[in-house]
Amino acid sequence: MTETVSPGDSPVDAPRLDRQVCFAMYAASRAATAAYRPMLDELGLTYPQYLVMMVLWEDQPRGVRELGQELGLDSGTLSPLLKRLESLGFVERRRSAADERRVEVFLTAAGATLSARATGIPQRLADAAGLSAAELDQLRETLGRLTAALQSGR
Amino acid sequence: MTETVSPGDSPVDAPRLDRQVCFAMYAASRAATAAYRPMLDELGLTYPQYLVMMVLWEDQPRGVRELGQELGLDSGTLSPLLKRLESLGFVERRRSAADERRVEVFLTAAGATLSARATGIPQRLADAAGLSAAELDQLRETLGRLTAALQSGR
DNA sequence: CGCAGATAGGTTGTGCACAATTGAATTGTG
DNA sequence: CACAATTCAATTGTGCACAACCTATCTGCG
Repeated sequence: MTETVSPGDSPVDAPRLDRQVCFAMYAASRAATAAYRPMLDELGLTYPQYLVMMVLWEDQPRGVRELGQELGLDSGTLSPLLKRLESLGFVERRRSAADERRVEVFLTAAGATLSARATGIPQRLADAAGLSAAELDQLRETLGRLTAALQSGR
Repeated sequence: MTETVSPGDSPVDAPRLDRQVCFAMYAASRAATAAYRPMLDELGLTYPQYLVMMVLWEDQPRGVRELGQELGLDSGTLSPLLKRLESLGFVERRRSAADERRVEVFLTAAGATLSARATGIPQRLADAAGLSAAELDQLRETLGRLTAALQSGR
């Protein structure tokens, strides 16, 4: 008895990779992260760490839960990530005195300074994207609706 | 000396999360994977495993390197993933006799059968996406150009 | 007050991603 | 033929994601 299937046969109705929006998003997202990498390396950050720093640059301190809501990440991802950011010297975590369950994440001076060095990154990436500003805008808007629709169905 | 920065200050030029296409892709990609999860759970596959199976459903056997080119993944990701697919009984890996460096990945009968059960998945996801077919088409096309542009600049 | 349920954050375990390295097999070139 | 360069897959190490579970703290209600 042959274990495997004879080569070359392609089931007619099998899902095809090249038609799938989801694979396009998966591939594009990884390509974008890869394009960020050399720039973020200079700052000593990974892409998810950069996202957390962006949230903090906008307003701080923030609780772990708040960060998670902004980014769609849970404590299982954020707790170790924040520890790494702390050991890098970019943030400090402190238990809230008012609510001992909360951990507030503060920027250090080094973490705040980093925002200046990050200023040009989005523009450099937009340039590498090869799309017009209008296309990027529309892409962002469409992806936002898509994300919302996918999340609502749960 | 205070370690942290006084709360509330927001550097003017810091990159802002809500304007970034890259975050929109990152979030949408994770949302799509999450939307797939309950359907793929029924098949016993993760999303990357499903991608590999789709490539094999189209044509098999395939070398590890070919799979990697289709999906943009390297052997560091694929080798353990393929071992898991093998221990699940969906594929079989064999050293090529003609070129002992190559490992060819074959579908087993169970792996081939799985494609029938996966038939409806893309449509179910498209329905959950809340976008028109035209919008999904355009999104896929735009993401394809974006991925190509980001990869070319390396 | 007392305590059930909710909430916040952390831990564990699995499975990607990806850089860097390794080792075996093959190819190209003299 | 010899052998350096290349190709292929696997391995190692780091860092996400995310489910499942855990503990401590807080809140509301009787």
